[in-house]
Amino acid sequence: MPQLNGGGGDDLGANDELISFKDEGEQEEKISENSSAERDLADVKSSLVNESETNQNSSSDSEAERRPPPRSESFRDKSRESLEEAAKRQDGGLFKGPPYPGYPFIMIPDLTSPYLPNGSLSPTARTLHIQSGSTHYSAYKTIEHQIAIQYLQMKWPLLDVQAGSLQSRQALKDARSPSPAHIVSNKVPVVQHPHHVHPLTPLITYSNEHFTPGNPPPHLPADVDPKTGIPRPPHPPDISPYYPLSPGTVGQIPHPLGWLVPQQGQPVYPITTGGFRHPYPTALTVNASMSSFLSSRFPPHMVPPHHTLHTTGIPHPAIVTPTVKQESSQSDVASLHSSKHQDSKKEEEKKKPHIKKPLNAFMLYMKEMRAKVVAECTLKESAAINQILGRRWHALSREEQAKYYELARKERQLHMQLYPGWSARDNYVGGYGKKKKRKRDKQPGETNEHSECFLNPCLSLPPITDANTPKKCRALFGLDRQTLWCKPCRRKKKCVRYIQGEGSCLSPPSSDGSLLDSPPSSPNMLGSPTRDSKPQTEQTQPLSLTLKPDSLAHLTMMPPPPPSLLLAESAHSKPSTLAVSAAHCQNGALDLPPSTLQPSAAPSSSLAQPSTSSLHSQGSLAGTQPQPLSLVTKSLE
DNA sequence: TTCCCTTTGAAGTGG
DNA sequence: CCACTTCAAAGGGAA
Repeated sequence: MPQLNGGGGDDLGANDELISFKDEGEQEEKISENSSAERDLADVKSSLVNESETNQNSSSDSEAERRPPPRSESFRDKSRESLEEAAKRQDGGLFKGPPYPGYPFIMIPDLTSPYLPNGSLSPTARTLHIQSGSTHYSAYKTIEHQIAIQYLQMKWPLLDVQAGSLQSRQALKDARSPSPAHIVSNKVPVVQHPHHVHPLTPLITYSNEHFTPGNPPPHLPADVDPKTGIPRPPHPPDISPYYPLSPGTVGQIPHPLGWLVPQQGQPVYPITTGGFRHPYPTALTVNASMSSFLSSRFPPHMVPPHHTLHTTGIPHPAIVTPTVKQESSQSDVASLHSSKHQDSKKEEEKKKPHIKKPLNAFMLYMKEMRAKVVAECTLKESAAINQILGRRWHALSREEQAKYYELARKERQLHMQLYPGWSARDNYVGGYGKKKKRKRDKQPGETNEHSECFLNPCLSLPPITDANTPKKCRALFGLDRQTLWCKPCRRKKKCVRYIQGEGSCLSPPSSDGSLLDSPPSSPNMLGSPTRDSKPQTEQTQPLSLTLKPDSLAHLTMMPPPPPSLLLAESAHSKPSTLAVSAAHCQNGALDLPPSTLQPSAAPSSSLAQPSTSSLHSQGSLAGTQPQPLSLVTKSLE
């Protein structure tokens, strides 16, 4: 079984990341900046890698088995320093201010709402976080915590880890697990409630969409702060989302990425007790934190009996019963009974839980940002949302993306360790006859990845267009113009137009002027708006920039879009799907790359401006300069 | 009920 | 090695 290669931990995804960044870099206009940025990124990564490797190396089996004593200060400090540096680089010094008092672990800048739905973080929510954070943080004690801090800091520069760590040490001395209920079987005091949201979840976006500040989910009743009456998050920020707990804390900790957070009262990834073909590697030689994490996240069937994940109610997200999202609609047990007449193969298949692929960087990003986009626009259709997200993704700075790449890398790493024998092939039905999903009829050129046929304020990102990637009718005309679609498209079949003309779809659009054959210069275009102005400052807190409140400020500072971006189509405005949605989009500038936003400006504006007011302002703003922003076009050569 | 759509990225498959 | 395919999430919509 794939073993954790001690030093190879970092190579998980390293390549792809590099490649990815390289690709991004190709879009950059300034090579020097690229190299610089890449260097920075490399530094960040290397520091992470070092951290990771160090963790793995340093955490011997023995150490992992017994609750690992706090790592040596030297290492911790050293690592932290590097991480801090990296964090500084990432945040551009935006959050150099003193940490929030009383909230040692997480600093939630006022403008960080990107992590919250609607981009707003109510004072209440903030309070909640802080309280929860401090409360739980007191329990922070083990090496995992240190690692967590380091990692979190790296991942989320917004987190004031440093201050937190310092305070945490103090806190550790005088504070322990807040309540017996929070204490888990292990030596490590784990403060968490199975149904609570990880305090970090608001920051770690994945669950943000389900986290409603000020409005604690109904399903989170139990753990309430006696003083405030505010429900406590399930588990302390101290626990690294990635390297959570000790072996005894099985299933107690919500996934850092929101994995384990029961969202909307329902576990995202229901688990099953079905057998998993890969027994839990009890002797898995992973670093302490990782081993802890493993046990904490491991599904019941993969951990010792007494560790019942169900007791906690927190399943591992990656494990899904056939019931969920699988063809099989029955639980493992049920499936066993029902499938008696089926061949052993199928039985076996059903028997084992479906372990999902780890999310890649973009998926993580999507999870985080989807709610926001949905909130910003009235769009509900995921396809449209995803298009927006795709653009936003491209508009992200490398630093921003790096965070997600790193998260994804960690995800893969964890996934690999959790499911040593798992392979993407397990879920892959393409080549082996098992047809789970119909093979997509997509043709090579059909992947209109960066298609830009929409004029959507929400899509006001620089076009990542590819003239050579024609779009299907759906993409070209949008849902509201289905009459223009070819029949197959209307039936959600293969686009005839596209097939016939190999991009023939282009013609119709052009007729209405919506078509933009953009110069493949997209890379430049992409880079220019976002990165031209200021590679560094702009990217400081991109996520926060997309907040509605900031949109105005953001817009005002937005440099004029490159001519190429300017669209002719706006005039015609044949609303495509997205375009239509754009109409509903409250904030046309939402998708603007954070590039131009001044770090200092963001926080104040975001806080000061009620989200509601933003609507009007946005509307007026839209009148002022919405078009260029919203337009993604291709210039006809 | 199931699949499609749509995005990017990771990983598997097959030539 | 390269091209292609599948699958991750998401949820509305269509078949």
